[in-house]
Amino acid sequence: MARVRLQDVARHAGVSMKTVSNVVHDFPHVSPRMRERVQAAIDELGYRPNAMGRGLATGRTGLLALALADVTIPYFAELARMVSTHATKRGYRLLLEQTDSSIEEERAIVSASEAGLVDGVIFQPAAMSSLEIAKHRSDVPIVLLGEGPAPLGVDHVMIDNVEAATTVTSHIAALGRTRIGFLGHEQGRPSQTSKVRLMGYQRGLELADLPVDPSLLIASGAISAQAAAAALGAALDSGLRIDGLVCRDDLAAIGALRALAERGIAVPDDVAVSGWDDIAMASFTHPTLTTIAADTTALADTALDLLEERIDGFEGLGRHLIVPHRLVIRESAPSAH
Amino acid sequence: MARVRLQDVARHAGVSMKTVSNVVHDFPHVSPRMRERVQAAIDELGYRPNAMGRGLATGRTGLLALALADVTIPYFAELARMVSTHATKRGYRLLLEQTDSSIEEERAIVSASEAGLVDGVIFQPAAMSSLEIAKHRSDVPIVLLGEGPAPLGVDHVMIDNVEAATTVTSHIAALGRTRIGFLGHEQGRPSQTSKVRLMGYQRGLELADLPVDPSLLIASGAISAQAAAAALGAALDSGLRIDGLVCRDDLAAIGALRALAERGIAVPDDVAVSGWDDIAMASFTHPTLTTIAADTTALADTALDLLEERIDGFEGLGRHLIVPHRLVIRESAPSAH
DNA sequence: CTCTGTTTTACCAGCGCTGTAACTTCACCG
DNA sequence: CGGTGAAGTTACAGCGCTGGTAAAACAGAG
Repeated sequence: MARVRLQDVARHAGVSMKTVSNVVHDFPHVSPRMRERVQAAIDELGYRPNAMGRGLATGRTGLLALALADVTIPYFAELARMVSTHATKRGYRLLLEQTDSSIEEERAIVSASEAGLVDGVIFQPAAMSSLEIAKHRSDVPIVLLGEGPAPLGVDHVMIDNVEAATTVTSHIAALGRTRIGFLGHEQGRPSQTSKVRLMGYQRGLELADLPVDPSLLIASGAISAQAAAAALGAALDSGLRIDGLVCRDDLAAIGALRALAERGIAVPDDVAVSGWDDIAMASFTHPTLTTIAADTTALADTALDLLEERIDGFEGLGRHLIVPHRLVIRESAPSAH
Repeated sequence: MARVRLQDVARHAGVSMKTVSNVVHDFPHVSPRMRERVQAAIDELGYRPNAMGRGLATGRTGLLALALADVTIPYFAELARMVSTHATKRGYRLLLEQTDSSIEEERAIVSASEAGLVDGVIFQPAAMSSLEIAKHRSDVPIVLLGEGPAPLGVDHVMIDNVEAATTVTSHIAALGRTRIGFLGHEQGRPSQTSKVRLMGYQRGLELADLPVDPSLLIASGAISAQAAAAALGAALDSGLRIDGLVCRDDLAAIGALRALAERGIAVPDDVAVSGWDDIAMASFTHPTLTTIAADTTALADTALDLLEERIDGFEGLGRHLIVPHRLVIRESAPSAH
């Protein structure tokens, strides 16, 4: 089955290439009769426009890259789904790039070694500082997702992490808990995400007149239930006493539930636990998870809005947008009364 | 920052475009002095090769499409991660296409309306019959994943689902369970995946001299823990009695654990439960899940092997390959003695 | 039946890159 | 010291498509 070119269709229909192109793109000023004739030729020959050719000619590919750490992290999977769905709706297709939070991979994303492949990039950085992002960035339109303070020149969409963390910490404090831990930030240099959530946690404690005790901060080796369970387990076994626990994310919370259950500690009676992200599984843990839910639909949609404007030539300063979030109250940290 | 073209670099270095191209691609027969001079020009101008131009000229894009139902289904996320990682290792980048198991979307995948964008497609069909796939297929190299009998002309990689289902069913039967249910196949027309797993389930029952009782088959409205929990819950509430449960996938199993726990039914003492896929969460349910683990590394790698051969021009009949799987025994259905 | 104004179609020049083939240069050998 | 082949470099013709613009066709008015 030989490749059919626009040329072939044009010859077969006895018209010019441009006319065929016009028919393919539903351009105006094509008489119905002509359209019909050309369409017949297209169908007969099984013509499929070649994306590369079009891409070269128009300077656009209809491709967007989504760069994130790891799709198997449920929140990122849900984000990918959202972005993919919305991108498709807007006529774009999605290239998936996983960085594994490695700084080299992230640099590669930002300073795209190949031009012209994607029209734009949506990037959730984990390792790179905003300063470095600003420095390395190429001329491909880019929108940043996540919690870090984005560089001034770059668009950025996020939820208000500090406020959300404050809310959830206050919620647990309202249950009368006084020794509220934080679980799941990275060992060593915490990511920006962890930092802002820790800030909100601290603020929540202060609002409740609770002391901020560094010994209640439990770092985790990785973003996984396993690592979080191990970290919390070790802390508990070496004497940590808590009655509330704010987790960096739902995976950490799930790990926490496991570690607590294994030690016969009741949730929420002995320890109230909260997660973050409201992944699908959060409704199916035992007990179910109280968590922060970002409006990922708004997140994806907003990011695409900004990106499309950039693609369409907008050159202004970076826009920094906040999308809504809400506290989802479930069994692991129920309402106060 | 104006776009820098190969032409510009060539002029700047005082050489021909082709020489620059040779340097960019590390072609032999370029003198070190020349290489150095050209490289200097490249760095100085900040040249980035244009993927579209190259694509048009070579007929390749270095892009692969991965088409699956939904990345938020953990197994698919893990598959996507594997395929992405291995594809990257081979110099390809991955386009993510979600079909939501819709037959229209799947048709669109198979009969690619645009040519030249991707060099090949890895496709896990959920709705299309193999016959239809064979009929619709375009001339883009394609490799099928999953359980259905693939069309003869198309490459296909899978695990032996029937055997795996037999194994897990036998495992539960070996615990002395006699009323072993199956949970999680689609209502109405079951997918090919469900069909083959049901076949193995049935065969496992027969091997254990257990009757095959259609009332033990519990269909689910969707592939989610939620739907599975609802389905099993309803069945239990209307009198279903089981002491073993083979689930179509880990999500269904997780839903089952929830439904059983809510009714005070102990796992594995009252009901032994098995999942399928060994998603990360399977180690963190309560109790942890006995499950079937496909060798996804082998799956991804094999699929890419086949696809690359097709891309490189292989035209033979479809190869149908089996990759290993194993039974992972955890708390929800422990070993027999 | 001619002229003007509008709709419809055709032509041309690239978009940025690479493959082929031809050309130049150079080292080496008889 | 010319001849020979290998190494290094260049010129050129597209890959398939679209945008701008020129040309043709057509309709309506005089």
